[in-house]
This record gives sequence, C-alpha cells and structure tokens, in this order.
Amino acid sequence: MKRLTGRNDSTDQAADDERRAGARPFADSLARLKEVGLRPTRQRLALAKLLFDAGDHHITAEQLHAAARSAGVKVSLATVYNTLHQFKDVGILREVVVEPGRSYFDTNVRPHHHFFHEGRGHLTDIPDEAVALTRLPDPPEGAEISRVDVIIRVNDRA
Amino acid sequence: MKRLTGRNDSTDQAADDERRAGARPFADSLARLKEVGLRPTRQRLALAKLLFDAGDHHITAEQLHAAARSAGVKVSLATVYNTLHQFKDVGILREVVVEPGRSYFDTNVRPHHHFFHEGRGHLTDIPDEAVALTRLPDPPEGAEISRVDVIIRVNDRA
DNA sequence: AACCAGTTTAAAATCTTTCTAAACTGTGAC
DNA sequence: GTCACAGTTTAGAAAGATTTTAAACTGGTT
Repeated sequence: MKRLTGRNDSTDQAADDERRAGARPFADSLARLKEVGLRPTRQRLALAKLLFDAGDHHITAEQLHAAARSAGVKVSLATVYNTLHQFKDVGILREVVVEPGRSYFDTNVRPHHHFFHEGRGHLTDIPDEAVALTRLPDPPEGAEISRVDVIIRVNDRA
Repeated sequence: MKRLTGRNDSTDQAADDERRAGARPFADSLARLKEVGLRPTRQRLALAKLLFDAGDHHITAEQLHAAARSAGVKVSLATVYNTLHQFKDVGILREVVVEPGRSYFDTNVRPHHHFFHEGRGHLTDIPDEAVALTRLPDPPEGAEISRVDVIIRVNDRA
C-alpha cells in the first residue's frame, strides 16, 4: 500500500482532486501544463481537468469556480481568474466576449465561430466550415489581423 | 427680443446646450426623438446632438458623459446610461461588445462590421460590402438569426 | 533540509453598470 | 397661464465581475 504518514499531503490531495474531477489519466493534464510552461500545481491540475476532460464547452469564471467547489476541489475565485487568463495566454483556452459584463472561456481553440442565444445567454460552437468568409477588408495601415470572429446572434422564433 | 424673465429656464438651457454641443438645426434631434416616442428632454436632446451630429462613431457611456460635461451639458452618468439604452432599444443606436467589462455604442445602425484594435482598444467600421459571408449555418432548432457580427481583431504589426 | 521563485489566497479595491427613492419637468387639460 | 401627472433625472447606494494586494504556501532544486 501507499504511504501511511500524515493524510492530506499535497500529493494525496492532488490525486483526490483528480478523482473528484471525474478524471482521465493523470498524465494528460500534467503533460499539458508542463508543455506550456506552467507549474503543475494542485489547483491548476484540477482546473485543467474540469476544463479539458469534459469536451468542448464554454464557461465563465464563476461557473468554473462553482464546478470546482462542487467537485470538492478547494480553490479560490482569484485563482480561477488567474488560471483562466494564464491558460488563455498560453493558448490552450480562448476568451469569448459576447455579453457586456461577463467573459466566457472556450475550451475549443481550433478555428470556429459561435451562435449566441441572446435570450438564454448561451454560446454554441459553429464549425469553421459552416461559415464561408469569401471577402475580407485589408487591415488598417500598420496592423495585422489576429483573429476573425463571426458571432451569429439568435433568439427564439416569434 | 426674447423674454427678459428669469434666466436659465429650461428652454434657454436647452438652447445653451445646443450651442455648446456644437449643433446643427435644433429640429433634427428634436424630430428624431419625437419619431421614436421619447420625450425630448434637455438631457436627451443634448446627448442626441453629441451622438448624432458628429458622424458615425463608437463611444462608451463614460466617454459620452465626459463629452457632455466638457461641452458644458449637465447630465448625470445614470442618465447617460439610461439614454444610451433607450436609444438602443428604439434602434437609433447599436451596442457593440468586444472587450470584457465595457460596452461601446455605435451611432451607425446600418449593416456593417468592425475592426477591433486589441492593443489600442479601438473600434473601426467595416462597410457591409467589404465582407462577403457566402455560407452560414442554419440557426438552432426553434431559433432565428437576429444579427451576424463579424469582428476582425487586429494588432500592430510585429 | 533549506531555499526561493512561482503560486495561492482572503480581503480589499476597482470598474462598469444598475437600482432606488426622491425631486423635477414636459405635456395636455382647463 | 396654471394644474396635475406620467415620464425623467439624479445622487448615492448597490450590485456584479474582475483585479490587486500583501502575506502565507509550495513545487522543484540545491
């Protein structure tokens, strides 16, 4: 059996978090964090699992914080914000802004677009191929295009 | 000559505001407000002038409030917010959300798209014809498209 | 085992936006 | 003109999301 020393040391805690987050092989998130040069802390590992082991989805900081909490992961809201921004900065997460006063984070960083249901306040992915942008303007002098977002706003049919 | 009674009654004040806002014929904004069924108050007239007599532009609530102030128009920030939303609701203004935590209001309500300079935090219009969207997905079951936004994010060239 | 740069955290602070309740003002009736 | 009242405005409080701060903690090394 494993160690019998004091319970709840950081390694055990990480393993617990993993189980709680409904995880896949430990190595995935760990490797992912190492790849992007972020120290694989207990909190980052747990958040990475919640984010990347559940398929493509869109989530706010508050929602992720709540998800972590209810998965039994102890992490502060500030850390959730820090982590989301770090993940975005290293390119494993994408920020989507469609509503005033709230940011969504998208675990799908492949090229694609979005439906935004204004009534429900809810995002859905649109595969890149479903949209054809056959003409685009030249960027302003001295600037270059970093991304083209197509947001299709929808509402319930009258 | 005009009245010699107490200075600064509401009519005189409105005329002052108009002059201060660098205005065109009084009738324009007045007619516009009547058309959309908003009572033409001193504050709404002044804000309408600042918004619509300066050509197409993008402005935040804070910026409009500052502009009003420095034009000598006395108006509270709450009224600026109220007015922007009322103007949006009646369709003479459009809200553009591209940055977390801040809304821009666009005086151009004709179909068009936007460049957003991420470094400078600055919006520019793209004429509708400069973008060709030749394929779009069907909206989700039961929903209908209300608008398609194309946002081209740019940055200074490396 | 000690060290330290990187992390996490609770709490405070910030920023934008909305709400509240009271005072004010267009507008139509008389 | 003057009244009355619904619609407006306002200062200040409140809310909501996000960021900052300063101190405690921890992963990775030596």
